[in-house]
Amino acid sequence: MIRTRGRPRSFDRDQALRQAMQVFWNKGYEGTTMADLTDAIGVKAPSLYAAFGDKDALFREVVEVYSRTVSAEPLRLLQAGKGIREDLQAMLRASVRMYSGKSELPGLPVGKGCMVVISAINCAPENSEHSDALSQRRHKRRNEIRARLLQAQREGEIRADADVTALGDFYTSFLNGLALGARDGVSNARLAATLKHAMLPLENVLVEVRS
Amino acid sequence: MIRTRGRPRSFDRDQALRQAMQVFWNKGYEGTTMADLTDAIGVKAPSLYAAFGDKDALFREVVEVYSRTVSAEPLRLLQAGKGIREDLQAMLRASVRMYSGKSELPGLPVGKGCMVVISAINCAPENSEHSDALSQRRHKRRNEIRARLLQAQREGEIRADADVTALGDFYTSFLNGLALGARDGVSNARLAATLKHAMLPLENVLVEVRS
DNA sequence: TTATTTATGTAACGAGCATTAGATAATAGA
DNA sequence: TCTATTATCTAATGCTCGTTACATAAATAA
Repeated sequence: MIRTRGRPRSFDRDQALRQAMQVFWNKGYEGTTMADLTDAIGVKAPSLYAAFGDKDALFREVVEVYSRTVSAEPLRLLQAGKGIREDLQAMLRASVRMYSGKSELPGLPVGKGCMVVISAINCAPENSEHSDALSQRRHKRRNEIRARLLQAQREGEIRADADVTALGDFYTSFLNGLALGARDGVSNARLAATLKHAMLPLENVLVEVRS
Repeated sequence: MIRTRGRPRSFDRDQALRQAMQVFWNKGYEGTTMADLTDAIGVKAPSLYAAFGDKDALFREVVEVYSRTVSAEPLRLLQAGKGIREDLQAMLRASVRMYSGKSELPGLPVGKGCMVVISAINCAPENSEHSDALSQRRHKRRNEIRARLLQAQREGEIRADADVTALGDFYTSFLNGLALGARDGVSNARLAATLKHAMLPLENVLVEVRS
């Protein structure tokens, strides 16, 4: 590490990002005040402004970290290549655990539900940048799920006549609903119990299961 | 109508409620300003305060109207008594139409998604009253779905060994996810196409379908 | 008409918010 | 030590928002 000139920063920037993630995750973008952030991080506002820009830029950076860490794990499992049934089930299980606040990645903060789903659903017009950005991330995840199902269809795991777009939309909706349920306080056990039902639509279009 | 003393109100109170519903539905509780409401309704703030109390009381009343009208229609279909398969499918179809902004009830306002799902997910602490109230309404709907499935089980439509609580949680999650998808701009057609997959978990526990 | 009552609009108030001057402190280089 | 540079804190600034005093308008009752 090459030391830079001037007074050194009194806090760890990455840790501050994680603490900010914790706050945004629980209170949402507009529900979070700069005072909440300074309290959580332990420095005064000018230090945050010097390190991150403004509240908008900090949130953008937090969402980026969230996507690369917390949210990437379920996607990784979906694309593990153990077959569509195993992969999808693993992704769903990991999502439920994550939504219920059981951290998969030590050191990262934890919240109820999915930050992309709940932290900026409807914003005032001046903050629509963030609700739009999260909506786009949800679309991205929708497409990733669809792409994985299409791959399975190409590889012959899913019947050729199956409507995989609809199947992907089905799982996307279900997942987002799980995130909201976790936020509403439905227990990990109850959410996990839904998965045995949720797997049926996939199993119904698998080639070998066709009775 | 017995005319009351004093200057008569210059606007229709019920219509103002519906216009307020439109605004809250689209912008959320915190995203809506009193200026938004006065613009939409066409009267100045003091008139709204005289008629409804404050912003909190107006929102509470709007949510009450929403529940009794817009949100009651899918529930009515679920409890129509044409058999669990027909009833559930009708409820899901009506929900998709409603979430996509196709009004079932003429004269009522329309928004994307479900107002109970999206208008107050995460609020600042001083407004947690509303996010809590909507969370409770979601729990109520969760219980209504579960109760309908339990009834079908008692009546012999659903196998006795089926986990209807998990099945109810499954449909609740799926429905809430549909509402979010509609909010994200997924088309009515795409959302409707998911229903053929979503019906499978129920069909799997119906007594006569057991292969 | 006159008095009483209720509604309305203008214009302000006060609180909370994100943001930032300006002074001070802590480091590296000379 | 002295200078340049960067970080930090205090204290303010400007803005938006929900809410309300106050004067005025429009109705009924006498």
